[in-house]
Amino acid sequence: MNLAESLLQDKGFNGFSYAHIASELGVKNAAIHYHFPAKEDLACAVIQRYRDRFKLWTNNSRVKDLSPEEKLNWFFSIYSDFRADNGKVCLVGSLEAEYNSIPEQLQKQTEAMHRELLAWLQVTLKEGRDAGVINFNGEPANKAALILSSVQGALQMARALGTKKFRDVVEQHKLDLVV
Amino acid sequence: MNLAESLLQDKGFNGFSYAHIASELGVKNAAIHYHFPAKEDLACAVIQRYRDRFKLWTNNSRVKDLSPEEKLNWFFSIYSDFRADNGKVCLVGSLEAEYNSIPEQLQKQTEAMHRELLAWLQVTLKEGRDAGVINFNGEPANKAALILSSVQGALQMARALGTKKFRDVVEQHKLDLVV
DNA sequence: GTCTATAGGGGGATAGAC
DNA sequence: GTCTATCCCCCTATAGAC
Repeated sequence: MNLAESLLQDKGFNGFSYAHIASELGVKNAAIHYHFPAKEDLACAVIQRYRDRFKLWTNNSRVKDLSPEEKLNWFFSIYSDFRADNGKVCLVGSLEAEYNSIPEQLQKQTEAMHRELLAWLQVTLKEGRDAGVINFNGEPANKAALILSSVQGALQMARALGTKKFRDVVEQHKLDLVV
Repeated sequence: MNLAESLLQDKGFNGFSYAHIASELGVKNAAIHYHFPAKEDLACAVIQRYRDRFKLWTNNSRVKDLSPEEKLNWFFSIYSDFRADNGKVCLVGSLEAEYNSIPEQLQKQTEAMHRELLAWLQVTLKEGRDAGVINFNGEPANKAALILSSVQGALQMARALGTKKFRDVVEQHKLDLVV
């Protein structure tokens, strides 16, 4: 599942195969089919694990007790880490780019994951604005969608234009949120 | 090339085949190989055409003579049209999502296209701020990267979460740019 | 320029031995 | 649980007839 997650972020659902994972693990692909009968099952398990992990993190006191600004910095740092790790993109971006050619259950998992990320970001933005430490116009939900879509796109952009472009986007977001 | 462009936006480079185009045109795939020996040649030609088209549009008096705000609206409307057209995403987003598994020449075309889009947006933002009709902090280049990456991500997001989310992001951008 | 035919490879998935 | 072996499909690409 670690390898599958990594390959999803690197090559996308249609870009990796059981053979990639098998050779890396030193087993045969039939062994993987024993645990995950279909490729869809493997990908769905990866997404479900990611969703559980994000829920755990955000409910965890280590993140939950941070200030709104620190929470945002933590959020951005997740994506910076993706970028630093051989130019990976977020699972959401990878899966939605090929949304029209992935299995139905995987589409549903993708949607659920995306909604959960947005919901957390929206609440965090509202919390920060209510506390007077960050600033933006309009609905927290819309600003959350803007920021998440931008980070998602910026990870892809950085593949063609370099890591600096990704950092520039994050810095611009922080500038835009200044009180 | 029209079909190839459409399929690139719909399924990505690895998600479409000569057979898709051939059956749609009522010919055999060998006929396509006559015009575009390799799949890479076809995709590169599509990108080159798109670059030429964008250059033509932005140098054309119909766009060139618009006000900065109208130029931005025109820019956003391109992506709204993609969204309305069966949930297509932009070529940049599609190709960069699978950047690590596309041919080298196609990577280069993608990078060039992305730089040209960014350059135009950057100049337009600067023009608008200098004229006092739009407002943002920091460098025009960084704001341009933020907006383009966001629209790119928002088209993907809309596939899972619906068209309204895309419109919300565009409206939020306009709100963020208010003087 | 398009056709038929086919080479040659990869990928998803299963059967059955161990 | 993992192995070998294999099936079947789709894909890119080419050869040679028309």
